[in-house]
Amino acid sequence: MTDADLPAFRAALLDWYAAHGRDLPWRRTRDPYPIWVSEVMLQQTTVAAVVPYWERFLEAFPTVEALAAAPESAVLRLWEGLGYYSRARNLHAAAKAVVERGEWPRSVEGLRDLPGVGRYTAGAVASFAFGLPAPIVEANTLRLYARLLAYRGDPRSSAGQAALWDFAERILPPSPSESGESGSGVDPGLVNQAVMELGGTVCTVKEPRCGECPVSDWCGAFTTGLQSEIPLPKARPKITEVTEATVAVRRADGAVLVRQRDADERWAGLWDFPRFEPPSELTTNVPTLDARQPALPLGDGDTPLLAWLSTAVQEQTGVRCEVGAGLLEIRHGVTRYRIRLLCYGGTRLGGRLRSGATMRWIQPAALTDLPLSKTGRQFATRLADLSWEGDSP
DNA sequence: AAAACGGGGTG
DNA sequence: CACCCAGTTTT
Repeated sequence: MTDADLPAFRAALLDWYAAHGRDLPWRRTRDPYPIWVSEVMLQQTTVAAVVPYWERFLEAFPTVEALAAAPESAVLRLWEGLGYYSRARNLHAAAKAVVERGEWPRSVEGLRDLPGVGRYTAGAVASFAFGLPAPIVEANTLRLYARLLAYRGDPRSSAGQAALWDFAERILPPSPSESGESGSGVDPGLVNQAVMELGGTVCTVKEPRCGECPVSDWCGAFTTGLQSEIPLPKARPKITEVTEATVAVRRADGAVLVRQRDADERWAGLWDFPRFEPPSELTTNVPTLDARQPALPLGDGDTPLLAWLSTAVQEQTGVRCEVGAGLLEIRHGVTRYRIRLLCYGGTRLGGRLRSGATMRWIQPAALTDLPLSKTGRQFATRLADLSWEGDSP
């Protein structure tokens, strides 16, 4: 596509978008705050998954000031289930930075200085909220641009990224300041929304609907019949299998022991039951723990693991306990992991909570208010229905 | 350049 | 189950 083609290309794109663009909630505003929240939530996350989270989040934190003033734990609780939790921590930190600063950065460079805002998100907020001619490349546009350019190399490589970002910049309408005159009158944010929408709904990964594409005339892949060869697929990571064990240690009053994950751990800031990855020789012979009531009577397969867990709980928390009931087994596939999580019940024997770590005894019903991981939430939810040896009446 | 990120939707 | 998702940060 030559520069001479660009006005017609943009016109066809925008006509199509006006007729076929989805009415997504964050497209109804030019306020940087809700737009920024949506962009961070949408990082590596589908639109369908984000919509309900975005609605709840904006209701709880209607302004950047409200978000900045919130406890991190409340932010994480609203993020629970969305994954990639560093996004929530960065969002919270960035909100504080914006409030401290007194105003939003109004440039790509300024936006990129915010934690969790990279090249794409900065361009998105700059163009959608501020109407700046900032290019964007993300999953949808990577695919669209690679096909338009008939880019045969790896679009995720340095060279590929350079080519795509260059193209992303080239298709934007000239701004008034750049052209020195009145400008094109076309909103760069609208062009960016349109290319993403086209990539997301027409220029799809499998079986792109080129017959419905408003810009197929300018598409190198379509012209040469290479739609299914371009772009090259992303390398698939190898799946890692892991078996872990977690313990709900219960006190006489029914409260269970939880700890907040440290800043340098996975799930930083989230809460969790004491959780471990025991040596594999201790878990390979553990029979399946279906959720059952009463708790599974434990056999030879579990015994060495139970002793190990008892020691591990004491080392991690300071609490002495007897681990004595197989309660539940959770199988969970996430990103590149396939996890078998063995859930046990334990009874407190004595000991004090170690100082220096954030830990609490909490009634199972109150776990609703704490941010937990997916599997932590599953265990917590089932806990109300489970009872085991050592129960107080 | 590669790995981590521990979640969900879709066919 | 395989593959992908409006990426960013750390190693």
